[in-house]
Amino acid sequence: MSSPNILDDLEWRGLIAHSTDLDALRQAFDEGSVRFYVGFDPTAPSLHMGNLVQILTAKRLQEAGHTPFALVGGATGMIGDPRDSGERTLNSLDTVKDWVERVRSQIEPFLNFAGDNAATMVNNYDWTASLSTIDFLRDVGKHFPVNRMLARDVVKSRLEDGISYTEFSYVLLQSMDFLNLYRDHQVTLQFGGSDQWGNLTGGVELIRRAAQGKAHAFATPLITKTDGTKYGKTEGGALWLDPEMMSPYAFHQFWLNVEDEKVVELLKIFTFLSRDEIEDLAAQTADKPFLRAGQKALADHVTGLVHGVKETEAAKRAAEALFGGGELTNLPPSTLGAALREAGSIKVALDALPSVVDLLVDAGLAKSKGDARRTITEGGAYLNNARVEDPEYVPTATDVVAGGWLVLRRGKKKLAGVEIA
RNA sequence: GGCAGAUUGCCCGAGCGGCCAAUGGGAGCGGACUGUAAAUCCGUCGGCUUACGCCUUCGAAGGUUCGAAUCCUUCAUCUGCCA
Repeated sequence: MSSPNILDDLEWRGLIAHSTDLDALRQAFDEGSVRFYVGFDPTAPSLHMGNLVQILTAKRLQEAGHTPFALVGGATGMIGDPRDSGERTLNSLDTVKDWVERVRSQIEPFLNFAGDNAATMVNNYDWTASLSTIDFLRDVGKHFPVNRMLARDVVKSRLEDGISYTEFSYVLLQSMDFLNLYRDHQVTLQFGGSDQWGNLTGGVELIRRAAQGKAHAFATPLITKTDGTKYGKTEGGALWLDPEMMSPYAFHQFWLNVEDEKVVELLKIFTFLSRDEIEDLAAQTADKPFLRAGQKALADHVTGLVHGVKETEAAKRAAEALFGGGELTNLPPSTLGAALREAGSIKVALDALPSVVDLLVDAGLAKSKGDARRTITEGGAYLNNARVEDPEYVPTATDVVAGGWLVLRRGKKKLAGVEIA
């Protein structure tokens, strides 16, 4: 039985921004289970949306019968990949080790570690830490012409402001990873984000030069908003996968609020919905955009993948309760309470209720009293869906709804509950 | 090592002794319009304070002055020219 080539699916989903010889890769996929790897550097305590693209792509490949090696960069995380914004601050070994474990546990649920094409977790610290400088320079360094390294875009852009030898050398480490996995585990494919393209081809080159081998690489596109800026860089940071760093509700809300122009592209990249299903959603989005069928499917599916069905249902119910239209106060108290707990809430005693200004600050809806006061003055603060006019207003028992709640809102989307303890 | 220039708020970028919390743009935030979309328009945009006002900020530390982001000294970092 000749199943359709996974490469066609990846291409249709727009997951291949750059690649080495695609025909050769297609042929390799047809011939059997390809061993591939994708790396994650521990540069933060949690992975984020960008990393999710790689994780899901790995999952797609595994489901198509290929064999994943997920690499956590215990070594490369100590060095730091050069980026345009400037030299990185080095993290301590303890920090990197801690982050390696967190990253590892975030990746594991997505892959299958049993069966014929079981996944393997590897850490490049294992083969890098004990490597001597002499061996490194002789065995790896010799294959890297500096003139070629200097020609890379990231390096070029950094030459003006300066780049340390440490970061300049990063590509050698990542290339060496590929070579090692090629030699020890017959890994012949690496993929990564498009910002990794230079590092990916570095590995392919190294395998060719040092082992006379043939390997493949492709890069997934950078996910940006319609205006070209990065997602998640705005409202308070990246889109973290760790529920402690970003609640499932907030995560779900993010996807629900995606622009119409982006929803199909994101459905392709971040969900396992079939081509037919996505085309159907695309048609609905074009036809009746106000129903936001695409956004809803996207939010539910991605949140489900990352946080599981239970959390997704809770986030979804909260969203429906809080934004479903109609009076909040008409909601059953238990529904409202649950929704507000999802959205974020604080507890205050009835006789200790402070002014609305303080409540906004305490609930995290305003970053300072001045900010809260400004928001109220601008008409952007609401208590139980009614605009607050007086910054000094102190809520009383008559404001308490749903058996013990105050509903605070800033702007259209930011909500928080105050539970009367 | 010598000479010249730079270093401003989240980012870019004016200011060059008082009218500077500091022009302008971007981002952010709020409002209007919508669909918890985009675009557009309007407002806002260091902290504390009901307010008068107070406090912190213009690379760092000192100094001159009634008064400094603006002048002087030293230090740090970067850029260019000369060794």
